Formats: sequence, structure tokens, C-alpha cells
Amino acid sequence: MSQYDSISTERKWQGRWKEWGIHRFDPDSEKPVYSIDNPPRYTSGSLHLGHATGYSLIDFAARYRRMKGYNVFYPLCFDVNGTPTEVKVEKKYGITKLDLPRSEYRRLCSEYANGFIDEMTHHFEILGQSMDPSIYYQTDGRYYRRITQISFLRLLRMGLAYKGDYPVNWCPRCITALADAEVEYRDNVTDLNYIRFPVADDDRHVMIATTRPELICTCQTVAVHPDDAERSDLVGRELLTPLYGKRVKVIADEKVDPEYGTGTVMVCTIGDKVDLEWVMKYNLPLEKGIDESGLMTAIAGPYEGMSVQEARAAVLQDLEREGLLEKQERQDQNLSVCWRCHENIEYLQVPQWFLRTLDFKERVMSRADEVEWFPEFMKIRLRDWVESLEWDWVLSRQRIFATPIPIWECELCGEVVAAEEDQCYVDPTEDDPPVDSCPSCGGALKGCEDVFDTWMDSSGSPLYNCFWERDERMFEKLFPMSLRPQSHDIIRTWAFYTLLRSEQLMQSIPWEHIMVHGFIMSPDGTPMHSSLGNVIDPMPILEEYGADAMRYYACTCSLGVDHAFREKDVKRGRRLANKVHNMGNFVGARIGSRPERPADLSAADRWILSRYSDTVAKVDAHYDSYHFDRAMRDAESFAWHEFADHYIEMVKHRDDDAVRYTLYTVYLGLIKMIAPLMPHVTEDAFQAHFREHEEDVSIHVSPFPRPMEIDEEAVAMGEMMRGVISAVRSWKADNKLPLNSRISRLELVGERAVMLRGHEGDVTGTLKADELSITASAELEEKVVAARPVHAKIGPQFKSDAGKVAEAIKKSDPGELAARLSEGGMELEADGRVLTVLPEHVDLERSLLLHGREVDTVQVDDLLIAIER
RNA sequence: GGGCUCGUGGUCUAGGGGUCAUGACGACGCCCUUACAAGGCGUAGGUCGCCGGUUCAAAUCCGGCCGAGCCCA
Repeated sequence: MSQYDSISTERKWQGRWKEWGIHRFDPDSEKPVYSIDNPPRYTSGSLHLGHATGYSLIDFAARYRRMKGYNVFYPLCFDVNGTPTEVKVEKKYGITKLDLPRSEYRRLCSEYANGFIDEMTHHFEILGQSMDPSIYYQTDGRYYRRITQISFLRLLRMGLAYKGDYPVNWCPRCITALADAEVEYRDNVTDLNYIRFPVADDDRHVMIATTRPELICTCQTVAVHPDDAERSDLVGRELLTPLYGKRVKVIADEKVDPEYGTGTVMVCTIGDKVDLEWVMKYNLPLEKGIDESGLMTAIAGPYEGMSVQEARAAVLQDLEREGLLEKQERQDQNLSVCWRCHENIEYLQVPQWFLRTLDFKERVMSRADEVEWFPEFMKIRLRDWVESLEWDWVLSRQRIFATPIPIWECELCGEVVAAEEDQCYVDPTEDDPPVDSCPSCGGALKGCEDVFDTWMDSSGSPLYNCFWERDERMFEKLFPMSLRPQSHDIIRTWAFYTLLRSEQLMQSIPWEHIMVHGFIMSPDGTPMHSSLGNVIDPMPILEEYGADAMRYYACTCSLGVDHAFREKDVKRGRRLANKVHNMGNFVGARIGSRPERPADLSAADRWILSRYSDTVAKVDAHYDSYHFDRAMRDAESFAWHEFADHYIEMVKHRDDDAVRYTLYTVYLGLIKMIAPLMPHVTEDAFQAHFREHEEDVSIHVSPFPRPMEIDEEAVAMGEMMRGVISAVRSWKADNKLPLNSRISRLELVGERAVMLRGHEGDVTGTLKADELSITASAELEEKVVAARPVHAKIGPQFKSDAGKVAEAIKKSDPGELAARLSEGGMELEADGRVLTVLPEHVDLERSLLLHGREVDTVQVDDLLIAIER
């Protein structure tokens, strides 16, 4: 009947929250700050399921901390920068970066990326996000790029940023350098070509296997393994490269794998990382066979101007014609590709700006140790990455839609003139340098056309968020931040670079906690890819089930691991929202005004207050350690299976101050516990039933509940009542009776049952029983029907005899055993020793028989319930 | 190939030394009960991936293997 209408309710409160400004960070507040280094959402279009989940997890932390009394800093922010947008724009307009003036190209990118922001902001609202628009930023803003540039100028002055001329990863499609972190690997199958290299001044030839025949033109040397007896005579001799006839020397190097191909390797400039090592080691000339656009250079002779693929085909054809191609084998390989456009990357020597990184490995790891990781094991990923680093970070990109590197260079002598800090934001391709001409030679200055790797912007997010170089007082207050939330795939980039730069600029950690979540996979557990057609759009889910239901799913996703999407969890979320709503209807109809705590509470009241207190303590601790899945599990299980299923049933027959007080207190605390996870339905219940009695304008700015009392005796009584009531309700169900059918008489028999004397009303009222009597053992025949060993007691005491004791208990006649135990214990003999079995070692199951009356009996543990219809 | 995480009823999942293994979904049966049938009560369904080891006791700890996912080469 009463159904919760999630969609309209959610829109309503989302609108109010905006009006009330309850998510606003207060710069003037004295409250402790909890600041979140929120991942600026990349403006690539609509939100996908992974984002919906990831941002939900962050929002849980934000809302929880607000309720814990923190001044929460949780900015609405977008990442508007970089290659992914350029790739999309180039596709859309069919252009490359070379086709348009820089400013025009930049305008198209900016228009494209900014075009998504309104929609994406709206999506965040629909998801129930509590991001604060009053501290909004986007990474292409002059205000943001200014911080990137100033931080670079500091690093430059410290000697940590430098210009170098080393081979770098290069994407010929994007025509730019790439950092190691931007290189991805793809499985591929290619041909391994066996090619004859004639030996100079001899009629012999040597067979060389290569996957890159187009690079014969840059072959600098040929290597064999020093222990390779078969080929050792070649070392020191010269070979002639096929097609070119260039003389190259044969060397011996440990790094050659004698098992691979022919055991003879041609070293080119530069085919792969191993080539690069040899180039460095033997100081080989760096001849460039491939240019920045991925086309063969003049060195390739007849193949000049061809693409790598074209040249490879042509070279193979020519080799075959000359009889130099012996054979070809299919071979698996691991191809290095550009992280964004997936073009094969090359190693090219083009002068670049670098940031000293290798020198900081240890210090970064030591900062990482100062940060608390959730989960802890994710730090291992960082360590593995840091240990594997071989190059400094290439900062410069030959791209356009990013932050310009704020320097000018002398066209004559190459002298670098850096921008003044107060010039920033500055674009050296448009703005004037701080001096008119080169200070060393008077030559003309040319603005740098390179831009920064966008991770240079991203890794400055804590600096920007904390008002670095904008507001000293705020910086003192905010830095370091409280939390960095992110996914595990960008540990090697965002987390690493942020730690690095915070160490270099501040000698500090950037944040105290880092929370790392996994990916959302398709329902069958495989990754979602648009090419596989298994991508799930969260918007229809949000429209069908509501944001609270979606967030319920999100909170079941424990940190650090990947999760297959499960629509049933979203459905479960919707049912919980409905349940919470309906519990509110029941409670709201009962409570009237804000009740004071009456002097006497019933056993049921004290039981549920104790269980509630225990739950609050657990849930609070789970939130505090970002275990939202556990927080929800404990809160939900209490709400549904203790409070609703039992307590509410127990008090339906009552109408007194104690029950009003208990319902008010427990239900209010309950919705507060769930509020960070399901903010809409809890706000709705708060506004409907509590707002007029409570001071807080919204549940989301109200204090998180605190445990009240744990009354062990009441818990024992409550659990027993719950057991009795459940048992009788199942008895009614088994006998096909409606649950509200009357029972004329109940009798509880058992020593523990006596505890319930004085609280008969809770039981009779709930079960609609006319009469209830409680007796310890009277009029009953007790029969022990089973005896089970209590291993938890037997093990520690009897150690290696535990097995024998357990066996003896199992073998005994239960009745006799019980008799012996009541006389003080049962003695066993084992290897000449006497072992005494005591009552605590045995769990007796008794069947209690009641005769003389026509009754049904139900047993709960050691309690017998006799029911007279 | 290396690192990390994970293999638990049909499906998904909790638990991480103490012995009738948690819960959800699904299935089946029953019940419209002074909040909720989008509800309640119950039943069936398990060699806790496989093989060894440690221990009085292993789903849990250790080793190996098999399988999955992620990250990296």
C-alpha cells in the first residue's frame, strides 16, 4: 500500500539541499576540517557506472564526516585538459594538431570539453552527491593552471626540473612524448623474420631474426651472447647490413638471449627498450630512422616518407627478392601503445623537459608510509611501481590543450628564460617574456610551444585545493588534506606524482589517508568495454530504482577489489529504502512529540536500546575506516531483522511513553546511521517525522548518533523473548494460522525462562496470548536426547587428548552422561591417565515433555514452549 | 613472466584457527499481520577450487598446483 516514490522524493531533497547550502565548506568555521582531494571528473561525456560507484564511495565519507562535526571540504571539480579531448576533437573534425592555429585548436577542444559540464554536474546531483560548488574548479582555468606553472618555476629554481636530450616514449599519432606511466601494453601477433646478413670480406652469412626489418637502416651493431660457442668466432668481425651494405661490428653481450630467434640480435636506434640499453651502454650513434610523425627518414633511403607499416612490407619484399629473407615465423609480442589513442609507440630522441624522479624514490616511499592506506595492500602497488622506475618523469608534451610550460628560449644560444611567478598564468606562445632579449647573448626569445603532461596539473590538486599561493591563512588551515580517494589504476600516476611533488615542494605528505577503490565490471565479471558492447549506463538505473538504490549497490563494493555489477543489489537497495520509509510511517504515527526518557522502560525497550547502541558503535567504526560495506551490513541487519522484524512487532500492542521514547530514539539514530549511504530516504523520513522536534535543518547536518547503553541482562531477556516470539510465530505459520490469531494459553518451561517473569506482557501482547505462565521445571519430564562436545572448551584444556574426549562424549548414552555430569563429572581413562569431563565440556540437548494436557510444544534451545490453542 | 586480490549452496557474498559456515538473490511451501505482499514466516540446497603441511582443532595459517580479475613487464 504505502510505497516510497524514490524519484520524486530524491529530486525534492536534492533541490532543498542546494537551497539550504548544507554541503558548503565554511572557510571561517573553527570546526576541524575534513578535506577531500576529490578526483576532478574528466569531461568526456556522461557518467559511467564506475564513476557513479566511485563518487558514491567518496560521498559516503563526506556525509559521514559532516555528521561527525567536521567542516567538510568536498569540491565540485572537473578535469578539462589533455590528449583524450584532443583525440575526440580531432576525430570529430577530421583534423590533426598541425591543421589549425594553436588558439583555434585550443578553442575547439575547450568548447567540446566544456560542453559536457552542465550535464555532468546534473548527473552528480541526481546521484545525490554533496560536492560543494562554492569551491568549484576546473583544471583548464587560468586560476588552476597558474598553480601548475608556479609550482614548475619553483622546481626549476630548485634544479629539479631540467631539459634533457634523451630518447623518450613517443606517440607518432599524437606527435608527442609520453611518460612511462602513459605507455600501455597490448598482446599482438607479428612475424619474426629470419634475415641473412653477409659477413664482410667473407662469403659466409649470419642469420638474424627481427620483428622490425624496417629498422635495418639504423642498425648500429650486432650482438651475440658471450658464452655462445657456435657464434663466438663472429665477435669482433663485421657484417654488411642487407639492402644498405653498411658495415656493423659484432659484439658480445650478456643481455642476448641465445634461445631467442637465432641468438644473434641486431641493435637499432631504436626498436625497443633493450636497444635503448645497448645504445646507452656502448654509446652508439643515435640515428633516427623514424621521424616524429612515424614516417621513415632519409636514412631509410628508398623507403623515405613511408609509414612504419608500409616500410616494413616494402623492406620484406625487397629482401625476399634478393634472397635474403630465409623464413618467417608467427610470434606473440607485447606491443607498447599510447594510453589514449592506442597507436604503437616508438622511442625517439627529442629534447624534453624532465622532473627529477629517480633521486626521490626512497623519499616518496617514506612519505607513502606516513599516509594511511585503505586498504593497506594497495601501497604495494605503489612500491612495485616506484621500484621499477628507470627514467625521470618526462614533463613536456608536444600538444596544445594543456597548461603551457612557462618559459622562453633564445633562438641563438638556447638560453632558457623562465616566466616570473607574478606573470602566471602565462602563455609563452602569446605573451611577452619578462625580458626583451636573451640575457646571455641578446638573441631573440621564442615562447615554448610545449605543454605539461596533464598529470603535472592533476598532481597539484592538493596545492590548488589548499589555496597554495592564493591564501596563506587557508593553506595553513587546509594542508595537508585529509583524504585522497581514487581508483587503483592510477596509483602509478596520480598517487605517485602527487606524493612526489608534495615531497619536492612541501617536504610533506599531501594527505593523511588514501582510499583506493576497484573497478566495476560487467555482470559476468569481465571488464566493460564499448567494443564488447557490455557497457552499462547508470542513468537508466538511477531513473528506475533511484539514487539511494544505486548507492546501496555502491556501498556493497568493498575497497581495493573489482566488483561485477549486480542489479539485484540495486533492487535490494530499493527494497531497503522502501522498508526504511515504511518503518518511518509506523514510528511517525506513534511518537507524537519528542518524548523524554521515562523512568521505567520495559525489557524489550532496554533490549533494543542496547542492540542499537552496539550497532551504532560498530557502524561508526566501519565508517571511520572507510568500510562502507560493513557499515551498511550492520546497520541494515539491525534495522530490518532486529528493529523492524522484532522490536516493532513486540510493541504494536503497546502505547506508552517508554515505547514512544524508544521508537523515537532508535529510529532517529537508525536513519542517521544510514543517512550518508542513502541520503534521500533518510532525509525524507527525518523531515516528515523529526524535523519539528529537532533543531537541525537537515539530517545531513545533524550529529551522528552515539551509543547509549548496553544492558547485558536486557539483551539476554530480549534475545529470549525474540526467540520465543519467533518460535510461536513459526508455529502459527506451520499450522496455517494468521499471525494475529489468538492463543488461549502459553507456558514457558526452563530455568532460564524465569528471567522473563514480570515481563509477560511483552510476550502475550505480541503473540496475542490470553495467558502466560513461566515455570522452571515443574510438571515436566526432562529427557536428554543428545550430547555434543564443546570443542572450544575441550581443545584448550585437553590438548592432544581432545580428540579422545570428544569421541567419548559422542559415544556416550546422552541420558547416562547427563546423570554423571550432574553428579560432578565423568571420568575417562586414556593411556593410564584419568580425564574428567565436566558439564562445561558438553552441550546437552534436552527434550522436555509435558503430559496431562493437550498442547503443542516448541523448543527453543533449552526452553520449552507449550501452546494451548 | 612478476606483484596484488580473489575462488564459500544454482548465482552473488560475509567471515580469516574453536567443529550443526553469514547473509542476499533465485527456487519451493505457507500467511493480507493496527508500517511495509517492493512485506512476513518457513523449507530445501555446501566435499568453503585442488593437493600436501602445521595444529588437539583449518574455510581460516603455510607451501605447491589450477582458475579469475587488476596492475606491471
